[in-house]
Amino acid sequence: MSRRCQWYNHPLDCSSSFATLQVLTVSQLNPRQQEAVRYIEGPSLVLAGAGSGKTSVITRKIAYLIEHCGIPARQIAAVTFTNKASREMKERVSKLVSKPASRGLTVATFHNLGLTILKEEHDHAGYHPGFSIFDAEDARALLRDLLMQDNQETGDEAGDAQMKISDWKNACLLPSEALSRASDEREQRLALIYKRYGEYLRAYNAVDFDDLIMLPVILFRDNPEVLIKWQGRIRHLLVDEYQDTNLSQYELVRQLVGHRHGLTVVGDDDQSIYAWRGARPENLVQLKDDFPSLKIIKLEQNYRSTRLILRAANTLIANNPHVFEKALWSELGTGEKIRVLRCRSEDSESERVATEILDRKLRSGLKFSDFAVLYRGNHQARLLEMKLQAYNIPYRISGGTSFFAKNEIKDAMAYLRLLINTNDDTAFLRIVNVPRREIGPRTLEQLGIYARARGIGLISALQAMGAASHVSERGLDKLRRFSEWLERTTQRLREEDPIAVIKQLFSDIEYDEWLHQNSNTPKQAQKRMENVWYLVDSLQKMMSPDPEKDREESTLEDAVSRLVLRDMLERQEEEDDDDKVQLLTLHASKGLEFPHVFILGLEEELLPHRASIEEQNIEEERRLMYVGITRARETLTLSFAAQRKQYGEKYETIPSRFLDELPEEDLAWEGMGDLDKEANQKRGKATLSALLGDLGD
DNA sequence: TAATGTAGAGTTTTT
DNA sequence: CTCTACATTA
Repeated sequence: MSRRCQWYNHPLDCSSSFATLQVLTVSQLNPRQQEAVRYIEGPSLVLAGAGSGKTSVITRKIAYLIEHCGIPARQIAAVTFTNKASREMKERVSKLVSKPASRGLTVATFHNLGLTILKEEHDHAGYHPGFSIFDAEDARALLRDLLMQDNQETGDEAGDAQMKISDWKNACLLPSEALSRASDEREQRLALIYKRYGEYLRAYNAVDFDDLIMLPVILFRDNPEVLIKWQGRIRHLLVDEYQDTNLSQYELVRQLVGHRHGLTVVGDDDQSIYAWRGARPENLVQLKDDFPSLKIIKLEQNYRSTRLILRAANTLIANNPHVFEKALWSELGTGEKIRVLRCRSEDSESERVATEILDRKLRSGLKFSDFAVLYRGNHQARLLEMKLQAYNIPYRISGGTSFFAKNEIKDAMAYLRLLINTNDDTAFLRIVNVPRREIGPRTLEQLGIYARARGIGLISALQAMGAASHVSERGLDKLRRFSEWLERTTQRLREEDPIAVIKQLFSDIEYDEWLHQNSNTPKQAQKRMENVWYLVDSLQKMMSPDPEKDREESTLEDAVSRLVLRDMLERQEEEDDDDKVQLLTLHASKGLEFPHVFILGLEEELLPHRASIEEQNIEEERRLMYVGITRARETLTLSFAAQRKQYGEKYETIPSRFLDELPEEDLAWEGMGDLDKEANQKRGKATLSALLGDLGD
């Protein structure tokens, strides 16, 4: 077994070696890591550079707490941001700690933890059991309706409103507080929308994603005795990727920890690339003030990359201001120089990368899956895709339309939500006419007016509505029929096997036929129906107990809400080890590693991106570049195009300033030799004129 | 209801 | 340029 193996993130590389390590939990770590694992006297912050084994520290600390400190697993909670990270963590813990000993351990995402709290304490928050969770699209649809209601104009602002409301919720501001802090007329208007949005959600017995964090925080604030109960339940809290927490998440952490010491957070300020969606890397610094006894431990030994790659990363990131100084070092070899490919056009850039991958694979006996191509924006993948296809190179693109974005899945989920929560009007509106029930917009409009006047849900409204209303006889009849069928199905759900009832539901509505009518090809229709059955299968799996995976029996309610949070158990993991070149955005690459990495488009306005230059937010772009560089284990290749087509027109580009920030002696430039100086001059001029422009204005 | 036309935009993404 | 969303038309 190679010594390096244990640090690799890929469970595939090392799964077999873990089983025997139980007793060795701490001893195989380096001194810094050991210190991080063993320190339990107070709150600690582990500043873990890229590739320094941070997941190992968390998982081994969990094992240490359980086996060495005798803390029951049920009193330990580890929190991550993504389901993927939490799945991986669970897997790795299970290899360190025996099943009975790890029983009751909580490893969850922030949102899942919030959901657990909210489910148990729903009455303190004014919610009923079985509440729905609105995803971003549901929330936007509701906001669009609200905006159109009083504005009688378009709901164009829905996206803006959603972002603003999300900001407010992330800061734990209630509508009234948002209103009193509103600085201009527009914010006031949005704050009023926020208020009504909240009222509607409550009427629907629904929460949105942000509520899953904010509502527990408010609930704990208002009910100290409930907080004490949860503090008693979680005695040690571990937080992964701490630099990605937003204000409300930090608040939740602070509440749960209270005045006690059981807190371990792991993070890297240099890998904070999500500030644009509310993450506050300042939370790392704040921690020192909030917990004066905070112990700070730095992990600087990198087990992933060659020295030259790390030197490039360190040199680049040194251009950012730092509160915590940190320099990665490595015992792995020096490695090859970092190559910089100068290309004539974006077309030749893709061409070059494709041929290069093919050439290197054949020459060095590598696999396609040893290569990854990273870029700033998704559109950059398109050209590359064509080239890869032309050379018959298999590839995998991250971030295609997700399973849950598919229409058939949204429909199916809406049916499920409606079964659990009749007040979920958004779900009702989505499927009331899917498949066709000849219930038109006019009928629904009238029903909506009736319901709104009385402040009740649409289904309640239609049950209460008499013939005297403005709804046509015909429309009312159709609606009634639908609601009665729904009522019957809900009833049966309580008496029979839920999965059987759900299967029956889809055959009742003849969903298969509907899909065939509304798909382009029979093949596609079949595929879509299979997706629905896959969903039902997942539900079934999630509901049935599995002692292997420490999973207890759960209700349909529970399973559906976890599904909305995309917390599907195992999904398409087998496909991952296919031998394919990986194409991903720099953002999506965080947390991953590859032997050979290409980063495309090192040009001003692209990387750093134009919007970031305008907002003067170069530092986050630099961190993005840093994340990209530190993904590489053995070789790193950067490229840029001298000319790029943008919106149909050709533009001369300027090489990225980040190229200047790398150690010159470690770079090997290739291609278009004489354009070298020209490009540099161009960049010099541009920077100069930008400077002059600033002064001039 | 489906099909065609046209205006407008055009980072990063998870839950 | 290319894709999306919405509106107008048959």
